[in-house]
Amino acid sequence: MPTPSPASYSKQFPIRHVAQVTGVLPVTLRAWERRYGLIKPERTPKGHRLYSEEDIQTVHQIVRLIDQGISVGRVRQALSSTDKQADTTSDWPAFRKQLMRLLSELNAFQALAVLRRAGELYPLHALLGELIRPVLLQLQDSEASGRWACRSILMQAVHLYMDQRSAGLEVNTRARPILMSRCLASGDDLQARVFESIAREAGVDVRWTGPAPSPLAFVELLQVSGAVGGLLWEDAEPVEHWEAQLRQLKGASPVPFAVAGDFSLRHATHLQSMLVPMLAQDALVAIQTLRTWQ
Amino acid sequence: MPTPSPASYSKQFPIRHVAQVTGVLPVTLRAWERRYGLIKPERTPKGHRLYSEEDIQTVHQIVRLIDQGISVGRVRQALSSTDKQADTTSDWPAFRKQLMRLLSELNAFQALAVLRRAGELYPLHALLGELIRPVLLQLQDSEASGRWACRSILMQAVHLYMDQRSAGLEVNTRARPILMSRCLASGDDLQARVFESIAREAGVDVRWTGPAPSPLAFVELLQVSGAVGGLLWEDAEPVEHWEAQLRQLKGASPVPFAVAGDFSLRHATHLQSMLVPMLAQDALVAIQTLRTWQ
DNA sequence: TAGCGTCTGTATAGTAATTGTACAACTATT
DNA sequence: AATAGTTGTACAATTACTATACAGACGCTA
Repeated sequence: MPTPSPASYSKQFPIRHVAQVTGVLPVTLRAWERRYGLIKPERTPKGHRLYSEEDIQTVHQIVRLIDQGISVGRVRQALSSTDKQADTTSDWPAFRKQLMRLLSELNAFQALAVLRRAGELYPLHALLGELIRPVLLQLQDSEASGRWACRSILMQAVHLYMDQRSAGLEVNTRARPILMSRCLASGDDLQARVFESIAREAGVDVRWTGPAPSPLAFVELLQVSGAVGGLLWEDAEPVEHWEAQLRQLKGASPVPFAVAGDFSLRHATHLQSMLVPMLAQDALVAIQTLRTWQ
Repeated sequence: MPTPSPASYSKQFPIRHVAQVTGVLPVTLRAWERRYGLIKPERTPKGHRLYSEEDIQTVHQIVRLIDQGISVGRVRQALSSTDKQADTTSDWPAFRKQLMRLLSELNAFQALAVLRRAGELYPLHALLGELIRPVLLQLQDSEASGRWACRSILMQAVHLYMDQRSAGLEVNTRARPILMSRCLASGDDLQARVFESIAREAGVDVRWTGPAPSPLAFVELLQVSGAVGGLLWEDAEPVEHWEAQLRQLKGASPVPFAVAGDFSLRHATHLQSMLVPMLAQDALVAIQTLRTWQ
């Protein structure tokens, strides 16, 4: 049964807001309510709908189930089965705290459970922005002796979660995927892999190739594999000569390519002056660009 | 026998989704049902088919049998005896060849399927010795331009497979696990992670912490986390001063520890003369040693 | 080797269910 | 007054259903 946090009583939202947040049009929200009775928001005295935060989470769940291939009419049953597990906390600060604790205990499996719980309620890009990235930052600031291990455990858990999510996905093995890699030696693949998952769930066939030994090696791979595009995701600080390498890549790439990740955000102006294409910070917007390549 | 998650019983999918996932056209699915009665999905009140996740698994099996040359009409018997009967492609050379091909196509998901098929027939340590390690070696020798990507895809697939295997496992969150790490900067975690899985399946609570910044950091973590033992798994070539580092570790470790991996095999005599404990090459024997720590 | 039946995937046709959205008419909110 | 929300009906695009038909592949016989 729902155990609303105090905040969820105080905050109620009109249908417009729910539509904005979830991407489901108001018409459709009303239709779902009328036809399937999935969400029954409160009403103002005059009959206007007032959605609670829980209602919004439910809508997110519904969207996710539909993405998994379940038809709206059948969502009800699927929804009731996930309800049982929703007995624990459900807001981001609580998730973050819980996750941090489990990481410090080096408990990858329980950490995975937290990710899964959060992932049932919110979309993947929210998970990245509200849970994974903040906890990563918190770990960077932390002075605890084992924070390298915590970070590693988090990465394990995230990979586990991504893999399990994409396992239930409709796999249309397109012949010509978009390849994604990174060239800087330091840094990790975590955010890149999450982006890969988001893209796959959005129907864009992005494949992570692992770290490339050099930009040139990546270009070679683009040619050999017949990909429709290349994406360099860099989070680390750049090394020397990175401009020259990128210029080389820009000249040699047989297909459209772009740069993304924290690195590209930090050096946005510089990259732009080099006329190197960059992806937007927002995952969903970035995916729109990738879609044009396919 | 791994059972599906509780939620899966209530998830029901329309025929379109099944077609997408399995690659079998809806027409054909209906024909199979009508002619051979292989799968009998539920129906909505209005007659639309509702496939369970088990049904989808069955379709996958059928596709596999057809790929192996069994005609649809004969699939029925083959399905019932699928557990006892060995696969037609059940020899290691065939697995290796198939895996290499899929890796060169950067197809992590199909590569995962090969691992799963091999894993149904043979124990995990055989997979490591007969499939994963040989293919890794083959990739090292290969001169193909994209072999770094193949290697990375293989690692993805192996991790995916390990994760799925351990997902079906009983999670006994022992309070005092054995921590496993590596300190050499180069090298990868693949074999270490496979060993971790083998150990977990054997009931020993080994946890991979990710690469440690230094042996000392690992010792610190051993103390803080209250582990019962430490294991350094190194596959890469050693760097300078590694003897000094190991000696330091040996002096500072509050709990039993040992070294394992290709590195330890190459430098066995040297390590023995330093009185640094080493794990046997054979995974099952090594696990016997770990068991005494707990 | 030609001929014949069978197996099996797909094509077609006509009907029905599902589901997102559009519109009209009215009411609330700002 | 302008914007946004409500209900109910309606429409169009998918998607799915049944049933029949057909073509290529395969094996068997003469």
